[in-house]
Amino acid sequence: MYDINKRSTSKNITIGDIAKELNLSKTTISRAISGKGRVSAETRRKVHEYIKLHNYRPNVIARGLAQSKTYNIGVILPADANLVEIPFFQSCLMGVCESAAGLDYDVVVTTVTDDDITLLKRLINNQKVDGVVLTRSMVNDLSAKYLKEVGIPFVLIGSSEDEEIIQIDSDHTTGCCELTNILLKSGTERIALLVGNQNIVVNRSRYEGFRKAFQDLGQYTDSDLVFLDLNNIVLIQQAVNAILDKNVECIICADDFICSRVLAHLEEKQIKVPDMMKVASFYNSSLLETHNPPITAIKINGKELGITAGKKLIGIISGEESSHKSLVNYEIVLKKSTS
Amino acid sequence: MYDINKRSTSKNITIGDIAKELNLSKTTISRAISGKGRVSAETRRKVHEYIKLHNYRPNVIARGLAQSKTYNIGVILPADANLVEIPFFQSCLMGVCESAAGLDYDVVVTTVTDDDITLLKRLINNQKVDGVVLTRSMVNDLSAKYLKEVGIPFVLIGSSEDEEIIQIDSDHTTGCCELTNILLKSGTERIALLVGNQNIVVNRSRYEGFRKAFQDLGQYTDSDLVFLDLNNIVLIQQAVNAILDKNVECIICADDFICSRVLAHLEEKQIKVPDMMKVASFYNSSLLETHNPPITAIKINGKELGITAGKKLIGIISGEESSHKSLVNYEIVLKKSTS
DNA sequence: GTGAAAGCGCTAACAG
DNA sequence: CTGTTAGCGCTTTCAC
Repeated sequence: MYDINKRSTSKNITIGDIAKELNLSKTTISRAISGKGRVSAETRRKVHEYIKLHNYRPNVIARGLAQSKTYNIGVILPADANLVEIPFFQSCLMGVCESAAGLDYDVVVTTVTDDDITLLKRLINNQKVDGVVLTRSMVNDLSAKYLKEVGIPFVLIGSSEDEEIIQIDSDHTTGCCELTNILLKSGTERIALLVGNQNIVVNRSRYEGFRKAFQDLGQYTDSDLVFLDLNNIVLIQQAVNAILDKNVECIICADDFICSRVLAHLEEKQIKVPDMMKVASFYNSSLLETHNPPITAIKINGKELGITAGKKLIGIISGEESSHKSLVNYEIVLKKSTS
Repeated sequence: MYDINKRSTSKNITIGDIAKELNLSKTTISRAISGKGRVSAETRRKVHEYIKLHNYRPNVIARGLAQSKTYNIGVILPADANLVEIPFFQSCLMGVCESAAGLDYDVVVTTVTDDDITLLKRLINNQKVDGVVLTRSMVNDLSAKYLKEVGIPFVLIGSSEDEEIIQIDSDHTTGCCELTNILLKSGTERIALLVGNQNIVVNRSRYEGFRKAFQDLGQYTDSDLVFLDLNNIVLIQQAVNAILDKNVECIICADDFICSRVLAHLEEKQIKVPDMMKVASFYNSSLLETHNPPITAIKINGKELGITAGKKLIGIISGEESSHKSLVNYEIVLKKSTS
């Protein structure tokens, strides 16, 4: 006998409905579902059967309100024009989504710039997330500072000197050191380095790795061959031009964006890679895969970083302890551009 | 006189707290905040003053529960490997984020593949969003079908034959037609077309535009010069090889991914662009901006599409009527690769 | 104009 | 093992 009067218009079924149908209390249903507390095997079976049959899905919002949780985590992407082009952040995002979905969390995204974190504040103020993944580390990071202040759990994909911050990163310094080292040992001596914004921590790390490679061999870096803060195309081109006068054998670019511009400029100047100039990059994205010849680069696994970050953050939210730093492997891929 | 005992640990202030402080009822506070219902100007002033002073932020979750709304919208990204590389989806996402934030909504992202929409179902079942933006249209689209079934508001960035679906798109057919037309009229007669997966609606539209350009001039497309379903690099290379035997003057690629592979392959074969072969693409992303010579392409504004989609969707959620199709302008950018 | 009370759907003491 | 009773913070009738 059906109760025709009730919600033929499929209003969502609730825990209360189940309780009524099964002649139990809401509490018992809740317990049977969550697994917390003792419920007889028989009751549990009945409840689960009913749930499956009627395709019941608990209302996450209501659960959230009762527990002061949202079961959402935020992913903060840099909104800077340049960076939208770099697929790295998209990979991170995909990674976080993947681990979050597995743990029954959802991912809310928003953007910040290096000097405007309004949207992050909005997200936090609206209490839409239980924690946050930062995908870029600035030397003086407003986002991290803010999140520490308000005391929201967060993890950083990247590195920071602040040991209180949970960090997930690949070891860019060592990576760059290794790559530079390989080049030096293979007889390439005059190597130039082109790096972007020095307010971005990872750019500093790369520079550091570069220097370290020389140090390890008891040499010094020629400061004439290091170009920092290359924030736009013009600066990159100027750097390349400067390099061409200096008998340089190889250009190392600190990211794919710089590298692609360098390659375009070299081609314009009819400088053949690798015959007249070797080129390597500190990333490895589709931007360069296309290229002919293929470009030697350090392969950073954005997705894996995202997965790890997501897992860690949700762990922390759930009250687990966490080491302050996790490393994700990188890979040095030697290609024709440096051979 | 402070109530020391209470929440020195800054538990979030609620509407009830304000009511108590101001000797009013929760109802009145609620009304003063939402603007719904009558409240004396004086009361409203006092409430707003208090809010500003104590930096009160309403709990969106609680409001949501009371209104059966989440103030979240979902953005569904394709998880296919190939496509992660295409910045288009990232731009869309950024666009949606921008318009959503402006309307006090947040954006939850998740992914689907063409034959697996589990994660979309999860998102809907968990009642985490009030509506959804689809960023890609398949010929037989599981996501759209599912969303129609469950009756959740959604919009599609892309096109569909189903007129019940709200669509936001650029007119790819006309765009491709125009581009092809320009080439034909400039004396380039033997043009080849390389297109990807024909289950993706936009690829069909492009193909159609290509054909239409010939028709408009009373010509036919040479079916020997049309290559469909180029889903991997090997197929693309085979297509290019086939083309090289056929006295072709220009290759049009239906997207930047295909185009970048074509360029790489041509370079390998020492075929100079544009001297020995002209090349054009139906997109314009960073993948090609780098290239030398610069590549003629149709510029699709992913961000604008995202912004429009977000606005539309939130409009619909708020009960507004909506036209079933909105167009966002594209732009044909002629560069050296076809000159 | 303002307020009391019920309720959104679920969880969490506290009893038995 | 199960039920009762309060909430979570806000909106929404329905009165006054």
